Amino acid sequence: MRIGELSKKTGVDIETIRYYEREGLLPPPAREANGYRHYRPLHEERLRFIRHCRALEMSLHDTQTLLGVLAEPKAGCERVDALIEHHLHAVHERVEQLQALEQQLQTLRARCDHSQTVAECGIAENLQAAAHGEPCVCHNDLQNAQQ
Amino acid sequence: MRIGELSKKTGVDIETIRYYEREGLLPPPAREANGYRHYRPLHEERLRFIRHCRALEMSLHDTQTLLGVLAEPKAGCERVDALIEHHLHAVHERVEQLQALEQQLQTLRARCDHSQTVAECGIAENLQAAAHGEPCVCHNDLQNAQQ
DNA sequence: TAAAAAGTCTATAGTCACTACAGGGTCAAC
DNA sequence: GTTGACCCTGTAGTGACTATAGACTTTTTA
Repeated sequence: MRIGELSKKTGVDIETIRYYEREGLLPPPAREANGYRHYRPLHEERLRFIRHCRALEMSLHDTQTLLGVLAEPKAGCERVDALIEHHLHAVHERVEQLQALEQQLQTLRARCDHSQTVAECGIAENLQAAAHGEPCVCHNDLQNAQQ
Repeated sequence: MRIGELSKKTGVDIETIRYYEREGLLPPPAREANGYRHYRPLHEERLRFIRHCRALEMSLHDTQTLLGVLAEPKAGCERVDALIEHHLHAVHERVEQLQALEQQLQTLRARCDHSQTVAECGIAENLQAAAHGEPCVCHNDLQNAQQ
């Protein structure tokens, strides 16, 4: 299987496949006489594994760690658990952070009644007030934390 | 005010302040005879504005757009509204995406009962099954979309 | 007064996970 | 023999910083 076929089969861009090889996530495949990469089913499986981890938004570093742990089936699975747990925790925190941000932006948006100049716009007013260190509707404590 | 003082006052790293100048977000300040940057209150205000936008997770590009629009107080505020609206929409979509991901990771995590080897671990099993194109507890349709 | 420490300067490279070239070689079909 | 599809390496770009290296200036301390 050449790189183009692997790319089509898995939906992974050719450049990305070569990138994973450079980064040490995909083992270097054998080469044909002309220098073309020759992939085996093992490579396809490994590539799918990587993409599955990426779909779960794990980093390539974590993905490589997982690949290393899974290569030792007799070892305990604490590291796998810990990695997933840690990732889940990070995702959860990010969700909460973004929900708060969404709330802030909704509050800010509500300040404009859509028939105004910039000078009268409640959004613009709030953003500029924040720059002066005054309280704003979105977050009145962040900007003055150091003062 | 020198760069160190501005940095302390605003809590923005010195390197970041210089970076904003290079990127055209902060106007180049005057220089002292020795070449040191000399900042005025205008710079501080502008820097706080930038950081406020960043705290709302706007891009520097959007921030610069906002700075440009706010510099014309007589113009209509449609562009301000549209920018905030667009950003809010993106944040909302990302929240939904991450919530789905959190659910998937929780399902995956539940597969391991914490007293096993890697070979017996439900998490490892699922990740490897996904690499084989088999259904997994987290997302059974993503990996085979191209097949 | 000298030396040490703290501050500032420019320029460059690193981060992450790709993505996009440039400039070349290879191969099959027409 | 030439077109077009495929492949190769190497390098540079993305965003928003962050972290050096190496040099200069200012301030503090002995």
